[in-house]
Amino acid sequence: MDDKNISQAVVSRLPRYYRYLGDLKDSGIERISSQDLSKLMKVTASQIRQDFNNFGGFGQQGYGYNVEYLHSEIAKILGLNEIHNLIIVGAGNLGQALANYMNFERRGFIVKGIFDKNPDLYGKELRGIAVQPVENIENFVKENDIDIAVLTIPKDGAVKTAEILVKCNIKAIWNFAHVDLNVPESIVVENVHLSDSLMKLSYGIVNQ
Amino acid sequence: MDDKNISQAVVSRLPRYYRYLGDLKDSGIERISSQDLSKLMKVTASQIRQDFNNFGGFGQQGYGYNVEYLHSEIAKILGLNEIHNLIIVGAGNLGQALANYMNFERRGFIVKGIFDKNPDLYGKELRGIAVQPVENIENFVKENDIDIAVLTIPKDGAVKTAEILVKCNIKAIWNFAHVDLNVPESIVVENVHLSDSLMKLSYGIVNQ
DNA sequence: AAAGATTTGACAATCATTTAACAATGTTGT
DNA sequence: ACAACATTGTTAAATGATTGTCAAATCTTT
Repeated sequence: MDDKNISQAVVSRLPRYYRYLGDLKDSGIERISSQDLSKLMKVTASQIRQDFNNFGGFGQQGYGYNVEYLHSEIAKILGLNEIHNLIIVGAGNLGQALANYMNFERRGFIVKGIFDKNPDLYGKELRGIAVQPVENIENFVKENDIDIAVLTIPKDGAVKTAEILVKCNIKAIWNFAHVDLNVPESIVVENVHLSDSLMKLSYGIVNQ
Repeated sequence: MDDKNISQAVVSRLPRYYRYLGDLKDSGIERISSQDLSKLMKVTASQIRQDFNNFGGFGQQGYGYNVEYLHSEIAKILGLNEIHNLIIVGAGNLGQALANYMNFERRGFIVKGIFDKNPDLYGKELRGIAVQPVENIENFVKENDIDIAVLTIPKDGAVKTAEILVKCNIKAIWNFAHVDLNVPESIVVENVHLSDSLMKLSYGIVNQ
């Protein structure tokens, strides 16, 4: 894409803008100023304008931003206009929950394969997709144009699986294991450390 | 607790320190210097020392940090030495997955109740706990010393449930719904917006 | 068509976080 | 017990992020 050095702070805010703009669009609102959006989202208007300007000017002086246009531009920035094929590695509780988490497919994230090391699960169908042995991952990824691997397995397995995924040129890993994966920089890793999140919550309780 | 103005950036790093120190402890390592830890964790030694010093000095010049002591001190800071009772609101895929996510209980987060609005689920047991109607939440929270509510329901329900939880003086909400909850500042809210996380991943793919 | 109101984009100023540097302090080996 | 070494805690400098300000552009009203 176009951008040079967009900070992680800015990128982290984009999905939230996207969500609010989607809601505004759904309620039939055509335009919004940074000031009105700032009241709604409880951030400064300055930050909103600054953020959007990282990607070029989407607004118009005296008018504000066109909700639908801005929404679709952010979608493009986030790559939501493209289809991404993914596999889920780990058909346990969390893997199953994510497989059934339908919204992903509506947004272009297509579950193509599900893998587990437990033979009892082989053949079991989740959303019409049969669970396969983890040994199949390498070939499957190579042959099915898979961009993303979702890791919902314990940490030892996650580290080993990540090594295999690197070999088959996966583009990104969505990592739910409680471990930091050590992969080349060219591979995108997004961690969802649920226990870290719960600890932060706990910190908040203890420290008012 | 003791602290004045610990920044959110510092707090976010504590669980990761806790995880690494736990691993070191498990492998029988007694002491570690900020420099060695910095190599392991791929952050600067300076940041490590700075972070720990927010909570008082846990190290010793010429020696480094005692792994077990530091681990337990961070546990205290994070409130992991206390028991927290919680309820899960929403017994769908994600709620069930979290209920079965046993590690929480090992760390003092005890699932006391599970609620859903779907009558088909009433009485169904997850980890020995029967699903109850959401109408019971208010009384249950008041009578069972519940600190934390885990919201794994769609956004409309989450907003309404949050209002009820505020009324019964819940301390914290772990929010998995794709919506920002509007609650008094005194209530801790930790959001896990999975779709936001996936969008960030998508951004990473598209923008190398 | 002109005047006044609105609102962006850009830049400057402020605030926060991270990194570097080093004196002070304790450790280790002899 | 001493000297050489290691490593923290702390302060200062550098970097990064957020907020405030205002000229320029556009819209809206009369």
